[in-house]
Amino acid sequence: MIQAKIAEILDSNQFLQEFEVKGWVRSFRSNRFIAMNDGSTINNLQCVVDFENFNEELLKRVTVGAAIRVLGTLIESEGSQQRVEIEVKELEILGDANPEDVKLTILSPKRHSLEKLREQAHLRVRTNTFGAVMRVRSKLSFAVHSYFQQNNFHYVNTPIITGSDAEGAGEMFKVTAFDIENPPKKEDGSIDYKKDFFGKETNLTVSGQLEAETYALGLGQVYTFGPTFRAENSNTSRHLAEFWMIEPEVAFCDLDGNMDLAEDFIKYVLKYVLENCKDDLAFLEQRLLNEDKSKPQNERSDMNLMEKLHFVLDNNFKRVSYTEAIEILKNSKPNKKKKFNYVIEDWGADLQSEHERFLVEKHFKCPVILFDYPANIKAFYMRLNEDGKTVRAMDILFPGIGEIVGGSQREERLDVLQSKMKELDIDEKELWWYLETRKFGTCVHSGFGLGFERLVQFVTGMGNIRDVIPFPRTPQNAEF
RNA sequence: UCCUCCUUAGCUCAGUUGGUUAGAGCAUCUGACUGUUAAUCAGAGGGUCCAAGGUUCGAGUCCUUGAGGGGGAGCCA
Repeated sequence: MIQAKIAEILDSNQFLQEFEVKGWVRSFRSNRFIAMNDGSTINNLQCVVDFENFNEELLKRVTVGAAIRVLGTLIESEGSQQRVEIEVKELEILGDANPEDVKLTILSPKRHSLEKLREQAHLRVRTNTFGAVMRVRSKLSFAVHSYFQQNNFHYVNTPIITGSDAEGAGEMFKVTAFDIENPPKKEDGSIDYKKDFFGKETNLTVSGQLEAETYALGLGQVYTFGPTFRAENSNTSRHLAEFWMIEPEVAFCDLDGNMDLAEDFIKYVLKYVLENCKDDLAFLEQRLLNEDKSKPQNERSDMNLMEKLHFVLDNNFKRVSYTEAIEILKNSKPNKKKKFNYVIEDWGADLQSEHERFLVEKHFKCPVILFDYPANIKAFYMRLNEDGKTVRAMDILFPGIGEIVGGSQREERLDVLQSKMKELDIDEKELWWYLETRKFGTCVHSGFGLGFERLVQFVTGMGNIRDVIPFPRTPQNAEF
């Protein structure tokens, strides 16, 4: 007898071998065929029960959602939809699932909307769609580590609780050990953070970048891959309050090297999942095709999921400077016909997502890297170009999900950095440690942040970011 | 936070100009059948029409407010 996962059994040629499998019932047809899934693969194992030889009361408990143990022999299947099946000798109910209760949940065997599945996030992983998405997510995350480890990057865990609030990447969640009903006050009535746990104001991290930079200037090449928190009240299909971000940081690397790295990295992980998640991706592709069928012709996608992934893999990302992009947009049809909500008139305008979408989906029809943005619309740490008005920033824009990467070459010149901080009223005392890296052996260095969930969205074709993370955290929602 | 759409059975949805007892498919239960693939056939049960207030002889339907959700925008990854 071999204890095995369904993924192994479905690939096995050990006919007449006895296997023991544990999993959950997906369906029980004709009082004879149990479709069992154990999460190891999207495919179910067909377990054939000769019902005359089993207790009727036992078979009645083989209901959708129940956990069971099966022991039987591997045989070739007579049915056309599976190569092999298990002829059941022993059947044990490990955990019942009452049908009357199951019908109130998304386990009931029928099509459910993604919104309904979201309301039952603790059960949705038992569906084909979420099983597939979460297996792909797992493989993608392994591929992230694999790429960096193979390329001599060191994995750094930057702090989740941070004392600096100068990163400027959005609203932050406060961290405190105070009784928030009654915090200690100073004489002037303001809250006395000196008495708090850390002796200062602290927040959940919005980016590990500044800390990662210090490590890059020692370990050479580093990356972070961890949770990130933004208290923005953004309610969209591509924002989460808690998400996972990948942030490589490389010493002696300029913006061109940074763009090369980002493109190479993305292509590597895409290639990895294409090779290692074939069944799940095939299912997700089919899912999208079915979804498309119910859409009007003009909203259907012109490429299926695999084609989309291969397209990104096989083509160079289009690298376009901000200045060139503005020219393209100024001369574009929607701009001239004032179809954009924000018409582009002058250099210096911040690009809205309608513009980004035009560049990616209409004009270039491929992933686009925009670089050399106006200094005044970007963060303080980005390196100033010789023209004095642009910085070495780059954003990678993907069809459907917009900005997937935001990065830059960092300002390594102490004096330039200091004057920029003064200009933006950022307290040098808060970031004394960051500035010291520019005093001791400073060097050209670059890095970027990649939103992991947006990557998973792109790979799986899921339209809503809440459906690519197990338990999404969004405004007004921290259930589970 | 803003704009917009939605909320009717467990799920997906229909419900006419405001008019008797609010319907369908699937799911569930009961029975039949049994090499099925969303099995099939017959029958049964299942409703706070999102909430509160209003207009009206009469509201699922019209009006006001609120809640929750979707899509879009802003912010960003």
